[in-house]
Amino acid sequence: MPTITLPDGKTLPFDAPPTGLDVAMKIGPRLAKDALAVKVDGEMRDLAAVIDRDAKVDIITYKKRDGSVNDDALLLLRHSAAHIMAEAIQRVVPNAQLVYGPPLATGFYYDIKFPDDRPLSTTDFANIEAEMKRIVAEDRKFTRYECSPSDGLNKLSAEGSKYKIDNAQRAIAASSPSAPGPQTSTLSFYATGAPGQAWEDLCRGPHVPSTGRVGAIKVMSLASSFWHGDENSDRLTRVYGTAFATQAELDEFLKQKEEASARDHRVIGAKLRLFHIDETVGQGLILWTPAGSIIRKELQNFIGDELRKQGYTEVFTPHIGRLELYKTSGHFPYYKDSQFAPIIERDAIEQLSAQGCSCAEMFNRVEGVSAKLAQGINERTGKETITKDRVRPDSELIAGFMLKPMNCPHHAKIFDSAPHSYRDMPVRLAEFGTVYRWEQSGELNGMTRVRGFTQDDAHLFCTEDQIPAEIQGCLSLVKVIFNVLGMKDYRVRVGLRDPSADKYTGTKENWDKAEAACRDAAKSLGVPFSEEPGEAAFYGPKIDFVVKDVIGREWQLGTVQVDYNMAIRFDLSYIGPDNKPHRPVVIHRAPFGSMERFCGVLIEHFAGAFPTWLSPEQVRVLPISEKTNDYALRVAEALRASGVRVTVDDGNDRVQGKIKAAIDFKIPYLLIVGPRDAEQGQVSLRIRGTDKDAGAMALDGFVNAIKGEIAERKAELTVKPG
RNA sequence: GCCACUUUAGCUCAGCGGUAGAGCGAUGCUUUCGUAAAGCAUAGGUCCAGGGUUCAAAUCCCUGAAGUGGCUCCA
Repeated sequence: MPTITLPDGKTLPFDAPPTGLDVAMKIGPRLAKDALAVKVDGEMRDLAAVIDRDAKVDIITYKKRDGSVNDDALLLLRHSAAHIMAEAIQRVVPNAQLVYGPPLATGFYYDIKFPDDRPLSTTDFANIEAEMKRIVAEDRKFTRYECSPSDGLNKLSAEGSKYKIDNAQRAIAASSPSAPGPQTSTLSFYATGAPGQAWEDLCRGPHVPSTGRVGAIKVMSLASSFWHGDENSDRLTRVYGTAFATQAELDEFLKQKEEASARDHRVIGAKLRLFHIDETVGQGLILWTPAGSIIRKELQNFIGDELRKQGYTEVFTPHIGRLELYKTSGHFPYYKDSQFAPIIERDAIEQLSAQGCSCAEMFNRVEGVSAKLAQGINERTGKETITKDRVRPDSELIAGFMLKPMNCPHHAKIFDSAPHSYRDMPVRLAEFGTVYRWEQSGELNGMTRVRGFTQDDAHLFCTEDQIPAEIQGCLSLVKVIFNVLGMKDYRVRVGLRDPSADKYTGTKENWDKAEAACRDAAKSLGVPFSEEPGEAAFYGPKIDFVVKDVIGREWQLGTVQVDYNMAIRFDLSYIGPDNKPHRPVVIHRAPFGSMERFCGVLIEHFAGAFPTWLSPEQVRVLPISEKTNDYALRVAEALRASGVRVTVDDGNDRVQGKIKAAIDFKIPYLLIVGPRDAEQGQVSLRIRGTDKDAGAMALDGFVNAIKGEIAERKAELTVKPG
């Protein structure tokens, strides 16, 4: 008879195989009442499941002993909530077909195929929620029953449920003798109530004991999804919801969500007038307003200072380049879907249209690659990188330009414009280079996903021996930047080759060396990092910095990539000590990623309350009344003379009103000046984040203190009286 | 690109077939004030664009644009 071992090592003997509930009962009635499920040898099972062997058993309750919510229990509860929602939806829309409904960290969803003439709309939410409440109030038991694969499939076929049949077939295939993992010879269904009489769903489980255990449940939003994530497959409606054991937790979750959205860079950006996106200018194109431009310029100065320390040289290149350039680099036409359309010379278009050239033909002649170029590339790489139908005689090709999707081709040409000796390697070319990419319209998001953006880009042309040191240099730069800005919630991802794919260029030896260099460099950072095979660029391994924002989304910012391919494509060389030409290796790196995305993430990081050195308005002087306006202007003049960004609020509001306005604008320092201050040549200080007068200090003292804080780019507000 | 929703004053939003509204902001006047909103007044609108239904459309219908949440994508 089974012996049950509890987490504390205690054992319980049973005369007959017990259910999870029996085990809980034996420990105590209170636990039995709270129990939601059991973990049998680490595997989640229903509370009603029979344990027919010796096992380690852990009773799962909603709250752990320390009072915190058990994540396993929350997922379980949400999975059950998904069933409740699905039943409610099928009651509201009878012909809705269920597909797949898993729990998530923030809730759950159910993918559902609605009849074409009856899509779900947000106006249905109230009805669905009313149904869900009813199901919860009825406190019906989740009842599991199993049947053989053939019976199960017959049953699903009878119901005409195409998607569930697919799920069942996948479950059967996954448990076939040849498949890995535990074998199951049956299909399981869960009824909310008595099988055959109540609503039911094909489901592996487990579930909470009854619907009443799901205390608070809410339909959140609608989205579309594709069956199996394949965009050519059926289009489904994904209904999102969330659930908690209590209404109070749900309310707290909704409140947090609201607070996070108040921190959204689009909201703060509009309120503080940091940037503007104008429909007439175009989607995904950022207009930097004066205030936002100050932040960007300060960041650029900051990184510029660091680059000078590291021996970079700055370059400037134009926003477009000839198609020929991008055919050489390989950007065009292979990535044309993520680029703006080529800019064709007017003469060429007119000439072609006069000849009656069709659009298709025109595209062909724009995208084609000259026979000469194709031959050259094949010769060097030994690989066929250009398909035959692209290769056309020069006379048929149409010349044109393209908005640059990357800065590297221009930088390669700068490197190539002068001879290089091994003595002047590495050559480090840096540029705040603006690039343009055609992002799908549904992907655009404020400043974080745009169609035109400025990378803090640089390309390091180095010898192979120099790679490790150069990668180290890049990483220390990223680290300096993140430290100064106090960004601590980030992770490092080392993207390596997928060992089974052969899409990569370069030799195995070079890849091994480059990957080792990336790995060693990442180790030296002292930050947790993950190695992700298959995440490398096709030309080399990379190190990415992924920062988490307040809403929990992750953004890839900085990146360092090792590239063996570009020097070959552009036939770059330097003269080595042996007086022979050698191939340089190129390191691409952008520690901010893009100024747009970085500023967007920074706005959320600081919730608009920037450190003084970044604040568009660093100080505002608030005269108590008109009587001290003149003194206020003199104070501002003294600050301005020291390079401090300062304004005077000389309106006829009371000082309370002026303070309110300044706090809303998140200005670091407020100087309140009245007759008392004017007489003694002092200012009364109010510091952002504190809710009272910080006291008075001499004007000179304030000027010197804030000058120091700005020059050192301090993350905190450090100026105080005394 | 796909699905759902949204678009009304500078901002946040109400109005949902019958004369275009509020709060904040802006401007002006009064007040001359010591640490999170003084009082009064004034200005401000192609109700996203185009078409349709109707005696009458911000409101109902169609098409398009832009935004939001997801899906797919991101060299």
